Amino acid sequence: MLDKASKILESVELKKTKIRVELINTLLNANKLYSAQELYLLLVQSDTNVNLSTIYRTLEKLVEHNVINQINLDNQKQALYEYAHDHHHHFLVCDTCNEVTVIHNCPVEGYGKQLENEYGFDVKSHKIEYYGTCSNCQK
Amino acid sequence: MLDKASKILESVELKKTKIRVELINTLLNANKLYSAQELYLLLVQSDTNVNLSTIYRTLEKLVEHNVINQINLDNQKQALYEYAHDHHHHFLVCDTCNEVTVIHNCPVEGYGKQLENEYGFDVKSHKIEYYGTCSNCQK
DNA sequence: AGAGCAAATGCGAATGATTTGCATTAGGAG
DNA sequence: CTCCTAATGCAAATCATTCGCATTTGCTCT
Repeated sequence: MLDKASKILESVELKKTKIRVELINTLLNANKLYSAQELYLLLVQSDTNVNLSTIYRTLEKLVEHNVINQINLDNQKQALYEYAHDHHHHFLVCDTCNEVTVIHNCPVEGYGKQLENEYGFDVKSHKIEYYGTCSNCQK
Repeated sequence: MLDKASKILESVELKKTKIRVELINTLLNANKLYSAQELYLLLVQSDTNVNLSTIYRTLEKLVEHNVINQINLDNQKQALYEYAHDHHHHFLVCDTCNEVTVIHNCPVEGYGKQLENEYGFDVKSHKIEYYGTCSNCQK
């Protein structure tokens, strides 16, 4: 029986390699957003020999196939990645510690339709980031 | 009597220089988001001798003092800048032509309070980006 | 199981955006 | 007008990301 990462790779017709499986598993089980660098270090530390450019190429492919999302926060210049869970969610970004928390409510359900009428803009997705101070940093 | 750019510089205690005035005026009157490169070219074309690194340094200072906002879209890697108008607004980003349209409604007024209660997160600002296809590119 | 081929990877160099160090210049307070 | 500090120019450095090319490895078809 195939594990989830293998199934995902199969479904998007990408070859199953150790690196891809590990990357997907890492993001699948993550509770935070990872940069390419961080993912690189994680794989290296778990004894998966890998090159940074391969990480980038793999992430690119996975984004292309909608397996993962790439996120650019206004805060930092490197891109962050997360598994493209099917539930909709948004982010709380702490200006102090830069930590990103994922929240699972969407306050703008249905608002896309309105934009479509008003601007003729065909909304495919949206992203909300709340900036401020997380509970830890308020102390 | 001082023009608006001069007043702004005065209020944030930055010296008034030709470059800063021009940058602020450009962003004040803009109806789009500009990258540092674009701003550089605009200034050079209007006969203001300036260096790219000065543009970056100036933008950084202005962001710091909340005169302008820096925006990173998931689409492109260079940062974009806009004047920090006091009215709240959000973006429609076209996946095809990359054009960014500013919209002036906010569908999540008051939602910050809810996040504060739920997550103890002190929301200072938020940003919404709608990604999709603009009316032009749908043709 | 083995051969063949395209896709995936490693490595190093290139690119593009942004930052920094340092010498020079120029606002603006007194 | 002088002086001091902040602002600027210039070149080099840095950081994230991409690319070219040679090598390796999945996977499909015997």
